[in-house]
Amino acid sequence: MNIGIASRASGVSSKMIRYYEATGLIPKAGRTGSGYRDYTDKDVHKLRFVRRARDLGFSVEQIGGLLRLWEDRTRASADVKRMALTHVEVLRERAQQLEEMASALIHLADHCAGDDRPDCPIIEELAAPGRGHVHHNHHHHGLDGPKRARS
Amino acid sequence: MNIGIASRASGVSSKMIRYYEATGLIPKAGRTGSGYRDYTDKDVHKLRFVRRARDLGFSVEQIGGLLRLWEDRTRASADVKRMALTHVEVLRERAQQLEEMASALIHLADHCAGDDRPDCPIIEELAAPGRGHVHHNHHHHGLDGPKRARS
DNA sequence: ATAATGTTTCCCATCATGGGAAGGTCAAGG
DNA sequence: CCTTGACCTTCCCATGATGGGAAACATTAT
Repeated sequence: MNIGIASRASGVSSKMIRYYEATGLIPKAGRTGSGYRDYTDKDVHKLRFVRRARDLGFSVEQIGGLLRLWEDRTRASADVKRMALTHVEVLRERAQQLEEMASALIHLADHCAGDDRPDCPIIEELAAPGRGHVHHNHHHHGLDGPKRARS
Repeated sequence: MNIGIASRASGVSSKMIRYYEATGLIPKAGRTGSGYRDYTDKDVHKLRFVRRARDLGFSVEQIGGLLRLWEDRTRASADVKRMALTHVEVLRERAQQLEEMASALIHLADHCAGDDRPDCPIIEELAAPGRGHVHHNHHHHGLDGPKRARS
């Protein structure tokens, strides 16, 4: 089966299939006499596995771990569960950071008239926090270091 | 004021200050006779503005817009508010996507014994969705195209 | 004078993904 | 048999925000 068919069957773009192969996530595909990559149903199955894990927010590196677990028939289900739950925590943390940003912005926007006058507490707060018109009881949650959250 | 001082005063790394200058987000800094960048308190003020907007999850490109709004004394506060609220929606969408991934994973993990036996519904579901031991009432929310959500 | 610290520019790496070029292959239809 | 079009190959480049590090120069402190 050519890469295009495997791509459509798995939902992984041809580009990404080649990338996964190049980075060692999946083994090198077989080749036809003329050099085309040749995929089996089993390969497609694995690609779909990768695809779904990506949809669940796992990094390619993590998926490498998941594939190893998948193929290791002797691993304990606890190993998989631990990995899943650790990832859940990371996802929830990132979601919460985004929510906090959204709340902070909503809070600012609540105090902005949103009319055609120029006075805007949102901008004022960005320019000089704590000196503007916005009452804020919320505290800043540790985004202060040079290393900052990826939005 | 040298770049290091401006960096510590604004919370923006020297690297990023140069990057913001190179990409045109902030104007080119003045230079001393020997070629060192030279910053004023006003420059630091602007850098802090950028820093806080980044903390609120705005992209550098969006911050360009915010800076223009900041410096335009005639703009309507509605313009700022609209931008803020649009961004809030994007943030909330991303947060929700992460939450959905987390829920899906939790759902799988709930059905995994997490002991030393190898049977694991999490892996099984990744390998062959809908054919495993997991009852799922949840539906898939349109992450099916080749273009996928950034985790 | 020398050592230490700061700054400059330049190149490279990240992570997952896509775009596009230049060239080879294959199948269908003339 | 030959053309056409769809497909495949590899290679390079770009994204966005950030950091690492080298080589060279400047400033400051000992």
